[in-house]
Amino acid sequence: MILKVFMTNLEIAKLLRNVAASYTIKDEKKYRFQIIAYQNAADSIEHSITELKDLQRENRLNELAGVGSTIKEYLAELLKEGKVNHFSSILKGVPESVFPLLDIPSFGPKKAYKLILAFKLKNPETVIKDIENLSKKGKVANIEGFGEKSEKDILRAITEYKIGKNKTVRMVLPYAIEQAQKIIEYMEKSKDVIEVSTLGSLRRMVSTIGDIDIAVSTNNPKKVIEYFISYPAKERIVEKGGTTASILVSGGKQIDLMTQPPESFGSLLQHLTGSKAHNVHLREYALKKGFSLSEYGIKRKIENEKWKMENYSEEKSFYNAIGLEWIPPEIRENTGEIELAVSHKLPKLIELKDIKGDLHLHSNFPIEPSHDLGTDTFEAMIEKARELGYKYLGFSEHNPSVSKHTPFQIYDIIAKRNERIEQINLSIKDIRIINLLEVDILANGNLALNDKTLDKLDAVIVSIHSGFSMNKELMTKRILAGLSHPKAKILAHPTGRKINERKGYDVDFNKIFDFCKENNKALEINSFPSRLDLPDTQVRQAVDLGIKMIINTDSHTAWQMTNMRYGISVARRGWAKKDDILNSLDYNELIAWIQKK
DNA sequence: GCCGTTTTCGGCCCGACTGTTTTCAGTCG
Repeated sequence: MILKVFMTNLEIAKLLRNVAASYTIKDEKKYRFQIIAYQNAADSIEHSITELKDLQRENRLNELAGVGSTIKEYLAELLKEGKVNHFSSILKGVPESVFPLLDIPSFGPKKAYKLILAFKLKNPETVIKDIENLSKKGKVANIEGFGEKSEKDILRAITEYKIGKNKTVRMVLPYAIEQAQKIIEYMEKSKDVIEVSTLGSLRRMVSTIGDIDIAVSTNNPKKVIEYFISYPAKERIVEKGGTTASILVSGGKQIDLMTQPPESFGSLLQHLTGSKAHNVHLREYALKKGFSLSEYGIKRKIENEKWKMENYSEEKSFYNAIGLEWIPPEIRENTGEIELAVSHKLPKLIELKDIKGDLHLHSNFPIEPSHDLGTDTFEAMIEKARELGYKYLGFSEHNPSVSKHTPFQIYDIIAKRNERIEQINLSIKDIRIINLLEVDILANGNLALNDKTLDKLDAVIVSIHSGFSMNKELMTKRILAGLSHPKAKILAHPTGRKINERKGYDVDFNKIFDFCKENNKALEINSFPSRLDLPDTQVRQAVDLGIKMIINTDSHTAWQMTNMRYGISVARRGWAKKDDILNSLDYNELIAWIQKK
């Protein structure tokens, strides 16, 4: 039997990029649109949260946005046969040694091919090393189209690539926000800076960030750029022009700065916030209406093939000028928002101020838990809740360790905790405490506590904390079994992913969604920076299916309760409205939901 | 190769910056 090794999404995306690169090398003009199509397909597959082989098996390849029928057929062939004849014929004639170079920033197909050809480099295994050596010997500078400077740039690019400086470990959102805040505060100290904003994926609040993009409103871009490139944490200047500049800061992260005068600041924000797909779609739509969009403003087609430019200081008036309502940055991903903005039917997304409580909190109550205990008292967390303007809280420490206690001991601990919570509810009026617990779903699908103990609680949050590698069918059964307990109302961090650490467990979410919908169960949007789970794309599915969600912080200390805003951004990216989110309800409404069978 | 609010055919976003050039090619977002 032949063991079939399936390609991962990243490998497939790389293959498609190689196809695009081959087209570029062979005849960029002739294949211009094929190149775009293959690059779009590669992007789409890279961003897919499901492995292609799973999509294929489940007959869901059509869910890949931006991949058309032709490439989809090739992908099906690839997954079935392990190769695609059409791809092979495109790749034929382009030396394999070109492709490794494309992973190095500043190397594109043309440059790589030129060097390969000039030095007759055939070996893809050694090509990077070969070019490095040739650059060191000064041979590259002699090639037509290259010079001493570009030779130096090549050497540096290879060096940085080799030490993994630009290895794309993306920043988790809160880390990126922290970095951005520092540079924003620095920029605001310049008297030439009128206004500063984030741009790009950071402004869209994507859960992981590559580069930090910053917009500055100024009448003196030259001075602002000089000021920017003297940022104390700067390691080196990547580029510097009349209106934009880029620097690398410690940790190898790149910060890009774009400037416009205040009268065009809205245009700048608009031009550089959307995802590539959003931008392309919007600009194409506008073009058909006779508008050309850029960071300078809107060019309007007037008579005799002439254009008239209008600036926009506000982003809202920019959108309005082409007949759209303003689109919140979080949903500028080209997933239907442009069409709805045209018809002025965008949903009103949930906001931080809509949140009235947080139901996933770990205090330091000595519950002798199976997992980590919180570090702050009930009182400290209540005080924090007051600060945040909340009306209720749910304490939900992990259940007492099952292996270290008898069921009777566990009952006893819970009884003591109940007393404390009852006392608190008697002593304070402004905030109501809901008596919850985060209970493990054991490998067999049972909850970690018996019914007698569970009866002492208002409800429980259930979650997986062991046996992550279970197969899909078993894991799905396990979760549904746990959720089916009448006291189980919320599934915490439903996919179990940890950003940059581990993928989620293998679960059939269609079944989870159906079950929640039919049985009045809620899915958590966990705001913890490394979780952000449910992920935004699945929030969108849940919203479309009418499943209720709750945004919790999973705080283990009081200050972490401010992480709520990250959960909000995930919910907004998933198009969640106030009535999709349970902790926007008043206390009585929420209790009614909890008690509803 | 993709795609549909004037289209199933005929279009396809917009600009910055660098280095090697004297007007542009290549890369990037």
